[in-house]
Amino acid sequence: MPAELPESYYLDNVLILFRHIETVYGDILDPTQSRFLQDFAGLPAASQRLVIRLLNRSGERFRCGKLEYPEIGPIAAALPALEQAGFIEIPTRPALAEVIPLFTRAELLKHHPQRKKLQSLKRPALNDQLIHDDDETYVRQLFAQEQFIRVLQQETYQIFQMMFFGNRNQSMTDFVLRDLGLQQYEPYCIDASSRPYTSQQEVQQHWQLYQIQQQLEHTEAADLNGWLDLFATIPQHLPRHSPLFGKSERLRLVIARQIERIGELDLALNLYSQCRLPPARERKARIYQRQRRFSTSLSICRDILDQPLEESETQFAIEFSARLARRHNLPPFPEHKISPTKKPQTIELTLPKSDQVEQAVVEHYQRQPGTHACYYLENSLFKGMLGLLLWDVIFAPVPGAFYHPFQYRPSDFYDFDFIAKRKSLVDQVFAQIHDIVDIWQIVQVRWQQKAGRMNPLVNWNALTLDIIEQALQRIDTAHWLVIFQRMLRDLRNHCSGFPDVLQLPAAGGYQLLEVKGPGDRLQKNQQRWMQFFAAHDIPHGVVKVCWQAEDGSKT
DNA sequence: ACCTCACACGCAGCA
DNA sequence: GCTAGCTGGG
DNA sequence: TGCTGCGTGTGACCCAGCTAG
Ligand SMILES: [Mn+2]
Ligand SMILES: [Mn+2]
Repeated sequence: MPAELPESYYLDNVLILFRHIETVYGDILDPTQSRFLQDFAGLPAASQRLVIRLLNRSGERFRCGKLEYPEIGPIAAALPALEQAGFIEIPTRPALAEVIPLFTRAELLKHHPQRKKLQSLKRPALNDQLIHDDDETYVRQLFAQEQFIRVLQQETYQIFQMMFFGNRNQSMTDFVLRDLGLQQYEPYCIDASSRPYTSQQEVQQHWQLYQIQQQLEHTEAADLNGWLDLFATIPQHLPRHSPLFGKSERLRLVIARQIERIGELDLALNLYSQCRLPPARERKARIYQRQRRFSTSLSICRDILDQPLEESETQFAIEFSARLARRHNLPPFPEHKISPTKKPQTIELTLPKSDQVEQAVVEHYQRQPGTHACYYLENSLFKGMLGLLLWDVIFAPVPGAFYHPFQYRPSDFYDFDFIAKRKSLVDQVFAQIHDIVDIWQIVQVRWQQKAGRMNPLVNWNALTLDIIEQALQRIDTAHWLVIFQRMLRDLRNHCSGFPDVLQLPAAGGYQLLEVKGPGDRLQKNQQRWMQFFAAHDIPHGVVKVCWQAEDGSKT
């Protein structure tokens, strides 16, 4: 039941955002930014509204006659102040290429002398043709009665939003979604002094990283120099644990990977050496193998095993080095002579074809008299339970964690030291938990208090209190706790890969089952959970599904 | 939804 | 006329 | 042949209206 918004909603929101920028960033605004805010404040209301309407849209050029906003009234009256203050430009004769796309096909063809001939062209070709022709009398006729405007300051407006949100993925829409009640945020405390950027340089660097990210998408796969040029523009020497560093590393890895695909292996090795984060070392080991430099490849694996950054790195180094040694008759690492990967127990089911293989398996078990209940939960169960238990830890007012009201998680949630920073709070929660009833007490209350509010671990649509209650009745306290501990060791990498299905046999107990359709296999993170379950006597297995042959036809 | 990210699927390359 | 895809809007 | 890696597709608020084809 969405709430109604006041007519002035978009201006209200922008004023909140601008005010926030002024208070939080007063010391680091550049002249363009300061002037924007100052000039905007001096505009009449209708002009403020219009320019925000325009800035919130995607293009920069508009036909005035096509603009209609009842809350603004006559557009023409709002324009002079905007032109005066440098928020719009009113070109006397706009470039054809810029404005032809603003017309519909019908409008373009209506008065064209050769409309019959142009009729067959597709829209992009029609644009090109008309721009190329640049027919004086046609254009004059087309532009008669038309006034064009170009909105300026788009970039500054976008930068303000980035400065407010700390990213470019959120926007003014987030205000609306919240106010409509479509998104509920936890009302955490925002430390008045905390902000995502501490200098104009950081702002510019983050902006630049987004620009590079965009350019990556427009770079031809085989354009070696294009990729290398972009790599060279990525800011270096960013602080090791800043968000900007992470983004810069990801861009470097993407480019290095592309160079690898192109086949410039030595170049790729060089680029990977400039990356600190996984999977840089894994990629290097693979490249050395391709180059048949087996001992170098093995020594990279050695490095990884000595100082792994993630469990996935360790898993890679163990399996890859063992394979390499076996295939090429080299001495394996002594500590990994015996392959530690035990395969989980697998059962096969032949089921009638359905859309979703997981759903088919759930329905199969639900039909079995030996099954009490069966749910397709994947990551939602354990993530959700942990998120509910640690609610107050996640939203604790740690300095710098929250800087605007639209965060569904603290800014440092995936940092390696997230838990360490909140250790005493985490310990307090787990100190209260001795058995299932303790978990139920906390979770059940939390569910009532917080239902629907966003939390990085809780997917409200996938769970019900009833499912949670049943899961708690079946899964041992020790199992819950040991799974939570593993998740907390690495929130980024250990909160996925859970088995698809929770099956509750009528006889008691439970099973975590990963469903595999034909041609699907356990992923790496799923394997790691299975190994972990085996080590901790947590009942688990794989269900391999074959589709039943359809009656009559089909293979 | 912040640093998109889960997951399944299907093809190709390799001992 | 119909519809898929996009944009704008709350 | 079986194993493995790699690349890709598909979700992500929801609706109305316009446009191209
Ligand atoms: Mn799954
Ligand atoms: Mn599965």
